[in-house]
Amino acid sequence: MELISNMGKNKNEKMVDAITSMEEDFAKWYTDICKKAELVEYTSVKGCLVIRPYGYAIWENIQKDLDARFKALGHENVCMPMFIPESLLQKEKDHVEGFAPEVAWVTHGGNEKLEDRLCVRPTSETLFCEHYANIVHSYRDLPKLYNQWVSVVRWEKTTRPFLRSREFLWQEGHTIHETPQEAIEETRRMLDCYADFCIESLAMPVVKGQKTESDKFAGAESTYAIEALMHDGKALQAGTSHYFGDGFARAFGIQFTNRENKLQYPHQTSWGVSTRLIGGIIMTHGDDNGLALPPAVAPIQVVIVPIAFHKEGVLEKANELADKLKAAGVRVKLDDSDNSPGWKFAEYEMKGVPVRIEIGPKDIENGQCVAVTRHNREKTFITLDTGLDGFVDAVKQRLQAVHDGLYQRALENRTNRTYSCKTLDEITKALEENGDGFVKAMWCGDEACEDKVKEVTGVGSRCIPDEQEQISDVCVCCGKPAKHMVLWGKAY
RNA sequence: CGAGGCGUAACUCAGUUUGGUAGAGUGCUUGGUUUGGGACCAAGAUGCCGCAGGUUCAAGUCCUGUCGCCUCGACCA
Repeated sequence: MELISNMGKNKNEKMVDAITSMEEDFAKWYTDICKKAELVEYTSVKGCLVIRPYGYAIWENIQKDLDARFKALGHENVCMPMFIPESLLQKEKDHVEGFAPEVAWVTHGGNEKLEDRLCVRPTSETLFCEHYANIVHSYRDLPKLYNQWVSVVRWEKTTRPFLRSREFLWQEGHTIHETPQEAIEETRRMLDCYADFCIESLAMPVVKGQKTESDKFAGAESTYAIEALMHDGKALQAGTSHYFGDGFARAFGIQFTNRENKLQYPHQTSWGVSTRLIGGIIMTHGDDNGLALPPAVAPIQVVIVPIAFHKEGVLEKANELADKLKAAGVRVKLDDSDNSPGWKFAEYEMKGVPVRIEIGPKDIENGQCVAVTRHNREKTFITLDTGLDGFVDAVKQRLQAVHDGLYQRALENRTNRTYSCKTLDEITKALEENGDGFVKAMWCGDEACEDKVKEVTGVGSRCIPDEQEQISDVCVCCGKPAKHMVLWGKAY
């Protein structure tokens, strides 16, 4: 690849002015991107946003990709109702305690007050359990590997686009198994599925691990999560997978006749990711020019900008290139609006389009076009003299380069912002000197120490990573023998 | 939910101190000239001054309430 030039960051003031810079105000930078890249629009209900076509297209691509992965693992899609009667929600004690503070209630049907008020689902364990109690009778009915793509409602006090909204889109998988081993395997399998998806499709590095007791899902025996580090050094839980043991089955009276002709409680799991992933993409890959989308989920993978297109068959050539890419399965847009080229460059950078192709009279004369990759704004030529199949290959190569570049940059950020610490003072110092990030430190397993670490240093436990390191032999807090290395961080 | 800040055109904001005809830039529409990093000229359109009460001859401006947004805490996918 021949390198032409690398645009300087401050070459054009207007462009820099378009959004608040990350350094100046990260939170504002984030909401600027959500609005200016036309991902969302606010409505009159707090925490309930319009996901606009460009934002929704990202979600559709996430959905399509994940859904295929789920189905390859044998899952089936279903759809549960959106209402849960209060009596049903209350069957599992921990579960209701965990969710009660943030559920929305339907109290009236028309003008009549409801005897048993209805909760708008904050998650659907109870509905799946009620259903499983009806349809599971024999070990021959197991396992059931169900998933649903729906929205849920949680009445959050503080809301932010994608990261925390009162209604959000997600998928929730709910499976039910004959044995604990099978259910535990399922829990881990889905965590791996999420991690693979984040890395392969979102170019987002994640840490797999287990949540501590205090951070478990309400009603779960154990909770696993993938944790990602955002550009500002804060942690984002990108997905979770729970093992329920037979706790829900006992609470909801789900029993089956096992192979020994005895009644037995089945073992369950649930797992989910949400539109929060879009927030993760923004804060992992975005920069001061706007959004930067991983090619796998970008609604537009390649934008073609014709230059001086009223001249000499420029538009014809641009159309030819677009058709060729389209035929090769690339999501491509040709922008022949009469905005200036500079305007288009800035616009599609704001929208995070991975690759831009420029084609003008000069290029046609030289039998080439210009390609620019979003993550580094590198300009290179692609020759058109050797046929358009070569052009398609060269574009695909650049899409791959964007994916790899985004992943490497995110990984570097995480590496630079991960600190190994042996004492509370070391944690405080590391955060002060280098900014927020992940802290690796040993823990004795005592909840009091977990609380104290957060109180003293500000970072909470994110997870107990699968990949353990022996930072020291003793707990970072109390000095007693350590049980685990914990990943700590400030959470979104 | 606690503390602080802000709501005026599609966007960014001035005007609020000291009540007296609703403003600017950008964007938008139309026509023309342009086009390799947010083009230029001309002519237009756009306002329940967040919402609801109150004080006043008169409220964007003063008072009360309420809703929304942002920041920092507590809680959370």
